[in-house]
Amino acid sequence: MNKESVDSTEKLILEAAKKVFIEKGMEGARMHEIAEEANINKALLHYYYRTKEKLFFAVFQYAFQQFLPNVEALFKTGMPFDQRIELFVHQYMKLLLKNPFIPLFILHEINRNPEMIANHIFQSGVNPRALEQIIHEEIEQGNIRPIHPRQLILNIISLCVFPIAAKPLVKRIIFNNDNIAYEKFLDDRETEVIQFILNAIKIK
Amino acid sequence: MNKESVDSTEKLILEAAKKVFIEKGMEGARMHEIAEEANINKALLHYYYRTKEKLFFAVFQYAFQQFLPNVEALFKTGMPFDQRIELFVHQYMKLLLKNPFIPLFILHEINRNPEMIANHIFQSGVNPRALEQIIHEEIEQGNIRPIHPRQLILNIISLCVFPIAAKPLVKRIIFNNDNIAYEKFLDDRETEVIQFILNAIKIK
DNA sequence: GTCTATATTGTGATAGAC
DNA sequence: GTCTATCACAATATAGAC
Repeated sequence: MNKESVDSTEKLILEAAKKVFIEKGMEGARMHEIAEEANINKALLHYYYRTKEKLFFAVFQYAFQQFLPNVEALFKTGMPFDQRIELFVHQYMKLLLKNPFIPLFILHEINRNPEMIANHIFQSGVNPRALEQIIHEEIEQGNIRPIHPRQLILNIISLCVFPIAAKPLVKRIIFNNDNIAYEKFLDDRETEVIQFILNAIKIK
Repeated sequence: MNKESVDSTEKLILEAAKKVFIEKGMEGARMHEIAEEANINKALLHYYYRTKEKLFFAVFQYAFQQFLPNVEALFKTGMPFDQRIELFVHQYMKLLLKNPFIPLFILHEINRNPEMIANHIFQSGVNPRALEQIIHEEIEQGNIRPIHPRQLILNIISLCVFPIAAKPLVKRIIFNNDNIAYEKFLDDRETEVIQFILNAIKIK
């Protein structure tokens, strides 16, 4: 009863398209490369998806969901704020590390085609307003230092996303392409980021 | 004696190429668009730069210098560590705000062509090792909390660069495309980022 | 140095046999 | 549904007149 009709040609194409588009972007990707990746004929791409644009859109839809943080952790009531932050950073960094090309892909395409965002945001379930409210309340109750909620949200996202998006640059400049040191760095980073954020907002 | 031969065709082409390449990337840019932007003929692009690749490389060289933070301020001795951080964030965010497309441009191209980095790093004057040493000493002297220097460096860069790179996304998701609120946010951000970092590393 | 015209190649897309 | 062959056009690049 596995719902994912694993070997269907359509699925095969989508998987190949994900790989190529996410790595090279809309303009950088070639239809023939996607066909090769899927081990099928070029014409089949058009049979199933008609145009490059439509195939790209299917990939974008998938990638965007992967990129948007799952904020569920932040709404778990009965949990201290510290732990909610911790859980969020943990979950989001795990997700990003599994899909390291996605952040850059999303940022690049959104820059190219800003209208594409709006269509996706609304169904995404992300609700910045509710998040801001939670942070606002924590400040009111004197649990954390005063900070503009939007700034805090963006700080957290920045600390999680940027190092992944800039991976090759960071690896080269800071680690001189030393893979072992770099992997160790990423392993440590989750804990370090959590500590950094908590230190920044904690009273006392 | 203005050294920049302001109206020379070569310079004109380079300026137009900067604008188009930095906004659209190597694959997204079109030679005819650059020619149009410079108000000259397409053939002239090749006369001066032979290939698209070579013209692109000239632009990349320029952009990379803009993207690399000027760390000079951090080495100004006799200044407390706090103020050095403050000065750096101030200078870097001002630079980024003046060139908002550059971060994404660099990240995208580096991902596409990692070898390009090495050629530029060495002449860039950036010296992560020296930076790490400074941070290490501050920790030794008990001036700031213990943190791995590389993590701190990347945290600072992340907080400065990511919001610029993700501008359209941030503006849409967090600010619902409210331009006034977004501009206000960016104005405030420099101070907020400095406070956030200092709170995170300060003892007590 | 600058232009027009053209060559050349790459790429998305379609026609039509099986 | 899948393939081969081919079209149509866009984009880089060059030739050659002025």
